[in-house]
Amino acid sequence: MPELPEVETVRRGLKELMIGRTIEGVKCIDSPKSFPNDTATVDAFMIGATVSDVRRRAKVLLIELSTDYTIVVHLKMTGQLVFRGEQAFGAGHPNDSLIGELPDKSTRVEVALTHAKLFFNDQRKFGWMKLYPTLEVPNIDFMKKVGPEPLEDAFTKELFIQRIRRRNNTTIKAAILDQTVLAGVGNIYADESLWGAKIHPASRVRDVSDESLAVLHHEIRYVMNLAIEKGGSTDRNYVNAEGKRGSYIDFARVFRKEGMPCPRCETTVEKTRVAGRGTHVCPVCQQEPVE
DNA sequence: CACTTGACCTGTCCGC
DNA sequence: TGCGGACAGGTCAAGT
Repeated sequence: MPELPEVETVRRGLKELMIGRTIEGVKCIDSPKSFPNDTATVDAFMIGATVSDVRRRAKVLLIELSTDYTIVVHLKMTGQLVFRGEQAFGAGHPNDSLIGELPDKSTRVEVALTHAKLFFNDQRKFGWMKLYPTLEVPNIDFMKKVGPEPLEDAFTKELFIQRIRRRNNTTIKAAILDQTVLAGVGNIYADESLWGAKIHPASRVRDVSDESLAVLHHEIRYVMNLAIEKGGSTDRNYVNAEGKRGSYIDFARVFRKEGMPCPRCETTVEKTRVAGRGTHVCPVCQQEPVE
């Protein structure tokens, strides 16, 4: 569900809403899966702590605390972090939020803050949040192996080509979904950027020229920046920190557009399956590889 | 080692 | 209306 632009949107919202607030209590409804820490650790390093920063690496959120502990959150497919407090909503009521009264049946963790609450909701329970010493965060397995941030200046097209060539034998879609090649691309932005670069998702990486990969590098950054500007994509579950929708999906060119005309050539967009994922292509703009 | 597939969960939608 | 099966935006373990 949430890819880099969605997680970044949540990060910006949470940073605005949570910084400086003190954690007063934690209620875990789905322990240990959604929040595996023991009570002693939570009591010692979370209760009474103040939120000092909210950061992001790849699709992971990092809520940094004054105790030098960090709440690490992965939303996976259906996770949501929804803030309710006097700042965002009059008297703490949901108003224009897509989410109704909280907690609800998908609520896994409830964090009480000064005059506010943060709800970790997750319908499918794939997501998790976990407390780590801040210094240990870089040593988490995922953090050690995850690839470069695509929106940073250091992510040059040369670096992208060099890293993606390590996956020369697989399909280009599987390669850009691989978080060790680059961070943050998921199913939506994979399809959108491959359409932008006119590359068929089932093409083998080895059959894609460096010139095409350079275009793809540009498209990945373009699509992700645009999606952040639009507040992410709300297709089913995703909402931002205030429980509101993102609008990138209204600007999507192929994702969830099967049966609609390709915005470039008017050919009907098709849905297939590549790398085990639902995949949207324009059969004319994106020529199917000949095997 | 590189690559693919299934598992983790719950909910929804579609066809019979 | 009920029921079974496929599918849903991510990642990891286990399989080939």
